[in-house]
Amino acid sequence: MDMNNFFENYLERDSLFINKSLLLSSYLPEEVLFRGDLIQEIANILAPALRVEKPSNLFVYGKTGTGKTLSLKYILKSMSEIAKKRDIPIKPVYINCKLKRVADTEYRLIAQIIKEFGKTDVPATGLPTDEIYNIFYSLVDTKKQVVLLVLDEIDQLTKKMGDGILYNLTRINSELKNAQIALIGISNNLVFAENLDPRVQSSLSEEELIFPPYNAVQIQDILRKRAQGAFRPDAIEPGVIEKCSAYAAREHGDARRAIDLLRVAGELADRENSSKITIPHLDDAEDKIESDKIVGTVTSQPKQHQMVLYAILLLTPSKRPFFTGEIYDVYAKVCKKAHYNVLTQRRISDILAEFDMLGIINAKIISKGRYGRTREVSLSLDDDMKRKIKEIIEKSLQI
DNA sequence: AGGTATTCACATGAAACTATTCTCTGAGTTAGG
DNA sequence: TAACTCAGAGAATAGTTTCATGTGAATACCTGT
Repeated sequence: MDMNNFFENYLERDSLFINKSLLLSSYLPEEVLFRGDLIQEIANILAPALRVEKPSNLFVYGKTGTGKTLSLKYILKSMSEIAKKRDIPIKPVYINCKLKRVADTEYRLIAQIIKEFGKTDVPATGLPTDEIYNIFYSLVDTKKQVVLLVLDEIDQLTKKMGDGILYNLTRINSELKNAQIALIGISNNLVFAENLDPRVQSSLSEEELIFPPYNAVQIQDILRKRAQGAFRPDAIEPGVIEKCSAYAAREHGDARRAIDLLRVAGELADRENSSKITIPHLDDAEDKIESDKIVGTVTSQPKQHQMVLYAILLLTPSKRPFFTGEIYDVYAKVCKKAHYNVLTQRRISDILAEFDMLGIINAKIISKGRYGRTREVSLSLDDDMKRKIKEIIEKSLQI
């Protein structure tokens, strides 16, 4: 009944935010701080495109949140503006290879590029792969032009399939008569190129750049600049920005995390009607981000994976670490009881490895000598979190 | 005692299988002329 | 006769199974002292 009041209040009280979009990861700033040199270098490498010559292929490394994507997008944007003004036939294409069910296979990657060229009716499946290549060729090769193909998170592409895709991509140019394609790969795995086919390696990374992490001071400046536009003046208590950037600098200078942290802290402060963002808000925000991340990954897991996790949760109060075999036994028992089909131990082994990758569990392979070799699994969550996850799984599997 | 050889309990890899989704094709069907 | 329907063939893809091979070190076994 005081719902109305609530909404009245909600509208009346002013938010700490003026423009939250500045703190979202989709935001592209006017100016990329501390990346001037690198941007200049990339610009040098890509500039020939403006004269409709094929630039060198480029490979960009750097950890998450070091501004790789941002810088590339920034450059592509200004290049396409100039190109539009002077009518230069350049086509920048940005594709994130990580996106599930969008561009994480060869077929879908090409299909996605074709979509970028404006042909939207590409079937999601059903065509042979070379057919889709043919569509692509006929679409691109209609006129003389330079395609700047940016492949973000390119390592995801090779992880699933081999490096054959990349080989095909580097080979495309020889199939084209008029158009030229420059490949720009972005990867946050610094050793990515090392286990690649040498032919691919040499042709893909004609040029290489490494994005170093930001240091704490730089992150502070970045935060301050974003915060300036995003929040009302004086919405942030002194020390908050400093602490926020210290958090991020501790984690290899991830600017994106710092910005997320600040935004969530702002949201929390807003929700409890506080007039300022304080350091406790920041701490809460860190917890919230962490817990949201875990809850998110757990809920998005397939049923069988959840079942395995459930088995681990059942085991966890008993003793410290447990082994694959024990987990499998419990898993099989629970599955049978809930009338799910029981997967092989081979599969469970892979699922456990996946969980390890996701950071949901800690697993390491140990040898118990005479008593075999196995994964030693432990769960690094506090009891609260465990309970929460257990409930989530029970609900989603209806156990 | 010191040195090998075994052995366990899985890990890891490769290939094949299953099920689902989607296109394309051509045969058969239908409705209108 | 043109338009429509529908089954079947072929692809891509995700998830899984089957089969095969690999593996680190605690034990068992041996050997010479």
